[in-house]
Amino acid sequence: MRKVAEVIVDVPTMQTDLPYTYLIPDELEDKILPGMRVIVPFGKGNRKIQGFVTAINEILPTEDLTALKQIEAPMDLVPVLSKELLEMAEEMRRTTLAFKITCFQTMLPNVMKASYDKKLVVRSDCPQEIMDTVFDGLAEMTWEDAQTSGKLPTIMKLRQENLVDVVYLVNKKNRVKTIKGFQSLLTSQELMAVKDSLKPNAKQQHLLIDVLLLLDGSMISNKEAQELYDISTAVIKTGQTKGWLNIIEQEVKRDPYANHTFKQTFAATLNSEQQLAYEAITHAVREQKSETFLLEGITGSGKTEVYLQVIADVLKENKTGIVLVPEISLTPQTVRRFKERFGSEVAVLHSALSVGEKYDEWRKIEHGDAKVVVGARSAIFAPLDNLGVIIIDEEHESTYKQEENPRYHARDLAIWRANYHQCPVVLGSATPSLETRARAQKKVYHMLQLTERATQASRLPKTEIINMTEAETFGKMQTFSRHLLEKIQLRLHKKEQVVLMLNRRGYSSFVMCRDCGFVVPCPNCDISLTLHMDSHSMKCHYCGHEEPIPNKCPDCQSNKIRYYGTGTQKVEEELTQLFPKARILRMDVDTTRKKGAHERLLEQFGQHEADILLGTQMIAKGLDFPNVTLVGVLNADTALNLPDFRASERTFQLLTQVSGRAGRGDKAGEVVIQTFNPDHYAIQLAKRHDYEQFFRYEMSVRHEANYPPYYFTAQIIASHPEENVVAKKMYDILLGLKEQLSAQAIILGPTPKAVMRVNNRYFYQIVIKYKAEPHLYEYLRSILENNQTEISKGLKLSVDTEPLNFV
DNA sequence: AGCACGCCGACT
DNA sequence: GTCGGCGTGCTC
Repeated sequence: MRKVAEVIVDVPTMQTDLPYTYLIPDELEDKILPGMRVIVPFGKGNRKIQGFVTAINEILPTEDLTALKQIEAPMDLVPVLSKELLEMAEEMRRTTLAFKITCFQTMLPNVMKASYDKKLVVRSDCPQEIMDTVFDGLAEMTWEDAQTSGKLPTIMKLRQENLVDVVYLVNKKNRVKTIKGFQSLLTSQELMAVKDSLKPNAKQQHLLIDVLLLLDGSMISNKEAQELYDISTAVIKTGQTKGWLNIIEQEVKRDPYANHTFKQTFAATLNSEQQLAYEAITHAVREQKSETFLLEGITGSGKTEVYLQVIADVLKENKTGIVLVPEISLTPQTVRRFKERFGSEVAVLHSALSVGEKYDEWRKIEHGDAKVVVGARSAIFAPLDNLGVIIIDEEHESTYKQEENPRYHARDLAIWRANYHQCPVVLGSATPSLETRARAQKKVYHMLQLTERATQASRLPKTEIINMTEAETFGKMQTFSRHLLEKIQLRLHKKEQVVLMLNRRGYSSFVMCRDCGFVVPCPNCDISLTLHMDSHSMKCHYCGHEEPIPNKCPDCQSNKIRYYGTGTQKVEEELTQLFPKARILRMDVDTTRKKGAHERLLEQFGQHEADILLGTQMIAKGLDFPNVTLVGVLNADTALNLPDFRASERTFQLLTQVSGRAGRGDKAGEVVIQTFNPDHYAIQLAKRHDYEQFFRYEMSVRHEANYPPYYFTAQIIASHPEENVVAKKMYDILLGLKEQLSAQAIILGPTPKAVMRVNNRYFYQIVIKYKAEPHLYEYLRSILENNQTEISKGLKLSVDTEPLNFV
């Protein structure tokens, strides 16, 4: 009875997206387990690649084993994927149509992804002269060196004569960080004796003995010995060979919060609504019910305190918990709230961590050293056992859906995991997504509401809408209404702070000729180039193309070429002119690109080192500054006009969120919204902070137009360098879909994407709206499978089930 | 992905 | 006549 392993190999293609069977060598028989990574030979050249073991089977002696290859070696001592995560990967593959290997890699820290190398090794029967001329007398050469030196063709010929071997290497990147240190092996008396026997000129050795005596048997790191006593590694080695000391290597875990101290906080008293929510959730924890809760609570209603107390309960039950937070609000303030309550039991998974730090946090969780995981989207894969609760804060945020393969939604996987562990999920938001809220309405989810502001600042800010079609404006592009300017002036005078938001989505500054109307286009994409003042260039936001700013119109040679539109840099300039004395902080993708820059800017603003914080959407999230008494939205409606049925929902959520930034302290807050659509319901209802009414109205709009949550959606996107090729392919796909889907399904398209040409490729899309199509996912998979030949010839085809972006 | 096999153009 | 171009097909 021999054992075989089912292995998913690291070859991300449709054709290889299936388990391959490998023989387990006798000596590894009980060492290979499901969930481990292994090195396997693959393909005709038997190149070595990484694979994941998904199952172990026994095989009858009568079965033919000759067709099977053997596992080369394990890459892990213990499985890196639990049975649960192996099953979850299958769910991900089914629902996102991604390759299984891509799902596995997404679930693990990046360092677990193998990198590959090749080298050329001289065989023993290779004549010496060849070794000398080609290999410079050495036994081997890296593939890279062979390529750069131009010797590769010669060597490949030698390979055909069987004089040289190609050896494939799989590199493990997940190295554990260690520190080297040493410890005395001798007693004090023995050390003294050694010291006496040393020659007086062996100064370093005398020093070493002195240090060993000083340490009195305890360990010191090499680094410390070097810094404190000036002891070199050379003399430590001497000490080792002479048998005085023992060199030890100790594993260290990188702790990204090592420099922070957290003082413990304790549970605050809950108000009656919070108490109700807390009891409902903890009841589900104790009863092991996999219920989904919607915790709907306005800004400042104390959702986080409910989370904290639920987690405290979960820990008391000896269970674990996951808290998902949007990447952008995973700030030190957020982390602190959890660390202060639960100390070292909290692990943080954050994209700003280095790959090594992420790996260490992962191991800490995997070893059971952390019981609570706070993190962004991918923290849903945290290797926790015995889950007691999963919390998703700001549930409506679109960052919970990954925009590349596998296009998973963390909310869906949270519900899947909760079902596996029989524990509750808590979805928290002030402005829940329509999907979630509708499910709560239908009692699929359990609704919990927090309507009171828990903190003393109880008033909602006063909100005004400025109709920009009539308002008296300032700035070249009518950026500021007189009304808003006066209010800013007042705050500056009172030494209070202002937050200004520029809604950049679907909008940016471009260069246009005043004489002929020429706009500088991207040579690769159907879009105009965006002006970047910092680099003094024009850039394409789709393909990255960059060129200098023209000083003459390239079309009519006129020098009346000016910029239009409102970028943050542009507004900043205008602000400096209007308020020369004000200190302005700009926060956008350009100023926050560097690691930690985001936090630094917020820190500065919090210390009142600036009067005005000017930024894009990113300033709307979670920042909490008591001295901010005015929030201005410069252009509320740019996202409103996008051809996306979620445009109103996003605008409402954004305005509600940014309004919540005003008046967090004891001073009253005010919000000014500038818009060209003052009567739009999303803007009017955001002004009144009326989520209820917005929900009802928007539901009727969605019902009318057959959109989610009344329908499910799927999107097929295809692209090709030649427009007629994509268009024809998409019409083929359309025909197949029509045949396959029920009469209830609605198919939109194929239509060219809003920006049809990107990077010299033409993009088309089909959107399917449906109520119940039990075989849709299988059919979509078959579309991908049946177009393999075209895909290898330059067609790109992708499917997004339940897409969030339609533009 | 990456390697081998296989069928057509410009060279010793 | 061959060397090598990269199209096509397969990988336990």
